[in-house]
This record gives sequence, structure tokens and C-alpha cells, in this order.
Amino acid sequence: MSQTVDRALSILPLLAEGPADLGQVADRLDVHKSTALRLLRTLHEHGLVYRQSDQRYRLGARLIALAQEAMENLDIREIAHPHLVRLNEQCGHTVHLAVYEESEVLYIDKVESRYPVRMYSRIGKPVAITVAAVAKLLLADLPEGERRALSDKLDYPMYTSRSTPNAPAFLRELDKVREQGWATDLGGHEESINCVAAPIRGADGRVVAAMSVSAPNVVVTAEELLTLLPLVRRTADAISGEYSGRTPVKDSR
Amino acid sequence: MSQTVDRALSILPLLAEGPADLGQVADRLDVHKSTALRLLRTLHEHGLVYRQSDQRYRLGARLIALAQEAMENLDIREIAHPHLVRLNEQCGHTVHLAVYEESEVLYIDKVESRYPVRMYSRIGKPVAITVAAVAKLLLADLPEGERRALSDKLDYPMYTSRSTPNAPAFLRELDKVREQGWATDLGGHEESINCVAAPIRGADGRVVAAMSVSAPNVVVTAEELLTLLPLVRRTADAISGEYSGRTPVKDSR
DNA sequence: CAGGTGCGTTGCATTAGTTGCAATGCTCGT
DNA sequence: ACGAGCATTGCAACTAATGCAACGCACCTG
Repeated sequence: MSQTVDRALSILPLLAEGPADLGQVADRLDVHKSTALRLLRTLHEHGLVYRQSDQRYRLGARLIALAQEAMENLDIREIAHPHLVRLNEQCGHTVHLAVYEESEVLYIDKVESRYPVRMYSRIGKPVAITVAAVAKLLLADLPEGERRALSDKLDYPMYTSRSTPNAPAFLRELDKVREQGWATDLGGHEESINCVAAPIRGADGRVVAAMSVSAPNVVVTAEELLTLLPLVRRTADAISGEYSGRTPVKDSR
Repeated sequence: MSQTVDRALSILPLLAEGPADLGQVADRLDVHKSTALRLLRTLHEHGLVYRQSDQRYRLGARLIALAQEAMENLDIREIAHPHLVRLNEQCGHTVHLAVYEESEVLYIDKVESRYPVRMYSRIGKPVAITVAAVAKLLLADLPEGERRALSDKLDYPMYTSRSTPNAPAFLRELDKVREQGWATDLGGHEESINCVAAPIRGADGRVVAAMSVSAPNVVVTAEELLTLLPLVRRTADAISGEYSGRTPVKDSR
């Protein structure tokens, strides 16, 4: 809606790929160098962009600080965290918490496995939306129209042979997940990693977040992992209860 | 430098304080509501701002994802992480990694204490710059002029009776730290928490990061913590070596 | 060491893009 | 059902962003 701001913000994902110099930024934005310079300067003043010693630009520190504050404003996270820790203490595996926002699902909290073999994932990283167990739960709860529209515009990368191959299969999976009230990902993202996930609901019953337990085959088989399902669901329900009991989406200050 | 972008970016820290509606944003920016609306819309399109169900705006998910990528581009972090984990395994206490950027010091990595009593801190949070041991190391290495200028414009909040009270005291402390090559914070931030820190240097000898071990009094006394100093310094030196050996600030793609 | 290339930077005239206003639409509370 | 409060839209006025061309500077190169 605002061209100038639009251009300036387009610089951020560009720099997320790696440092770039003025010329590169100008080219990618398709604007004159002087224009790019002014935009970069403004971003710099706000600390979103940093100029390293070789004069190239990269993302700045304040961005990290802002994201931090953004997460602290998510009250589900605050409420859920102790529950996640407890679950991790009980089963030892990696525990994730994820939310859906604007066509993306991303992890907002994580408790690391206590086993030596750990899976790769990072808080803030958008998850593989077509296969992750938490993603299925979050998308399954979307209103029909939105769900269809989203499933349509998604890509369905075949991470493994068990990845969800296309939109119809995905929608079927979502229906199943919605009905049973939990979800799994059995090697659909990485061949040797399985997950079980359960939804966290707000007072109105809508799914506000999802949590999962993940473990590699070498530690426990998929069957063994599934035996944790009741525990995961109980934890999720406990979080739901606490979340609904408190002020729902209230101001945090 | 660019008014429109400047205004748009000013919205982010504002929303970091908590959700706000259009009117509040317009007021704080001192612009007309329609202007604020357009700026918010642009931020929204880029996912930096999210509109929650009650129509108020808060920081968006992509901000978190961007910050994530920003951190992954910091190669000190990549290199240091395994060392931090190993140090944590050896001593059991909380280990922090911090960098200086644009008048701020912030934590970019953390390994949690294995003791039940943990200190509060979060990756991405700017640190108490006048008292934290890592901050002293990073600032001590700044060129004279910059150091004086910065020390001058800082606030010196008295978190505890042992906090650095003012600029002259701070500069003296920095001189001491620079000379001895390590730093401490003995209850200067929180009465019962002590830290020892050591600098990580690049190939040119400049301090590029600093790491620290922190523990509360109830777990170990300050004296006991100080016995860890050689270990902390050795770890920092190991990281320095690896960092200098590799491509210094090279492109990451 | 002179000349050249590639980059970032600056001042300025043009014009496109942003602004604030006023009017409209919408939602909620009474 | 009515009104208050907020978000939203279209539009004309004008400010502020744009691209150009020229300059400065550092680094190669012959």
C-alpha cells in the first residue's frame, strides 16, 4: 500500500539470505542506487540493518530484540512453557509448541531432547506445513474456505516417500486429524523422525496452538512414541484449561 | 532519512510494548489515522505486523522468522555453540554468548544451567550494559573516542548497591577489564548472581564477542565461581582460534 | 606513480507518492 | 433501533521520494 515502505521492507528478507552491498540491494529492488541507499540508511537508523566492516549490510541486532519482545507478548507461550518442560522431564524427547499465523506455522517454543541424538529445528523457523503434525492440527481447525484456499496455494515437497503428496491428500489428512483430535508425522519430513501432536484450544474451542513430541527412530519406534499420546493430550488439555481460565487475548501490560 | 519508512518502522517498537489499535498508533506517531492505517497495512503485507481478532495490531510472525535468520548468519554463534555446550557440561552453570552492535550488547546464545535455580535472561534481550561482565569486555575494546561517547550517553541504573554508579567509574572499570583480559559481575545486576566472562577475539585481535558463566550465590559462592575463570578463558580462546582460522566475516551463502 | 575502474555518496529538479480531510461504513453497546 | 466509536475509502493538495549526473574515494593495473 505504501511503495516506499514496501520497498524498504523488501530489503529485510533479501538480507536474511546473507549480507549484500548497496549495488546488489538496488538491483534486487529494481531502484536506483541512491534510493536504495536512503532506504538502507533509514533501516539502519532503526537498527534493523547493520553495516559490517566490509561496508556490506546485514540484518541488525534490534530485529532480534524485537522478535524477542514479540514472543514475550504471546501469552500461550508463557502459559505453556512450564508444561512443556514437565512433559520433557517425563518422556525425555524434544517438545515443540507451534502457532499458525498468516499462512505460516512456526515454532514458538522448544524444549530439547535429553537424548544425545537431537533433531534439527529452531524457534522461529517456519515449519514444513504440509507434513508436520502440529501444522496439521492448526490447519485442520481453519474455516473450510480458508483451508481449501491455503491447501491449494501450498507446495507439496516430497521430503520423503511418506510426505503428503498433494492438496486432496492433505485435505483428507486434515479431516482425519480434525476428527480424531490429534495428529502424527511418521517420517513425513525426515525419514527417521516421528512426531505425535495434540491441539491447545482457547475458551471458544478454537485451536490456538499445537504441541508435539518428536523422536528419531533410533531412540524409540513409532509405536513406542504413540504410547505417549495420552500424556501429550493430557498436557495439551492442561494448557488449554489454563489458557481459557485466564484472560484470553487480553492486554499484557 | 526517509520520512515514510521512518514512521513505519517506528511502529514496531511501539507494538513491541503490547498490542495497539489504529488510533493509538496514529496518536503515538502523530499522524492522521488514514496514514497510520496505510503504514500498518504495508507492515502487515510483509508479515511484520499481525492483526488479532479484536482488530488490534501486534508484532507478526515473520519478524520472529527474520530474527532467526539474522542469528543464523552470525558465524560466531555457529562456531561458538558447541564450545558453550561443552563448557556447560563441565561446570553445569548458565553460559551466555554476547555481541556488541550499535550501542547495544545482546545475548545471541545461551545454554541453560543444569541446576534447578536458573537465572532469567533471554536470547535477543539487550543486556544491562553498565554492569554485565560480557558488556564490559565488549565495550572495553571499543576505540577510545567511541567508548567515551558511549559511556557518556548511557544511563547508570542502580540495580543493586554494587552496580556501576556513573561514567567515570565505568570507564575505570573498562580500563581494568581491558588490562586483565577478563571481567566479572559480582551482584551488580541482581544481588545474588555472579558472572565471570572472557573475550572472544578475531584474527586481528579485536574483541568480536564475549562469553560468560553465571550462577546464583545459592549454588556457588563468588570465590568458587572465580575458580572457573581459567576454564572460561580457555574456552573463549578455543573459540577465538577457530573463528580466526576460518573465513573471518565471509559471505555465508 | 599515473590512469582507470568500481563502489558509495551528494545535490538537485522533476514528479510520483504520501498526506490529511471529510464522508462513509461498520460494529458494538444501550 | 439508535447512536457512539472506530476503521475505512476517495480525493485534491502538496510534500517528500525518485533518478540523474557529478563527485569522492579506494583499490587495481600497466
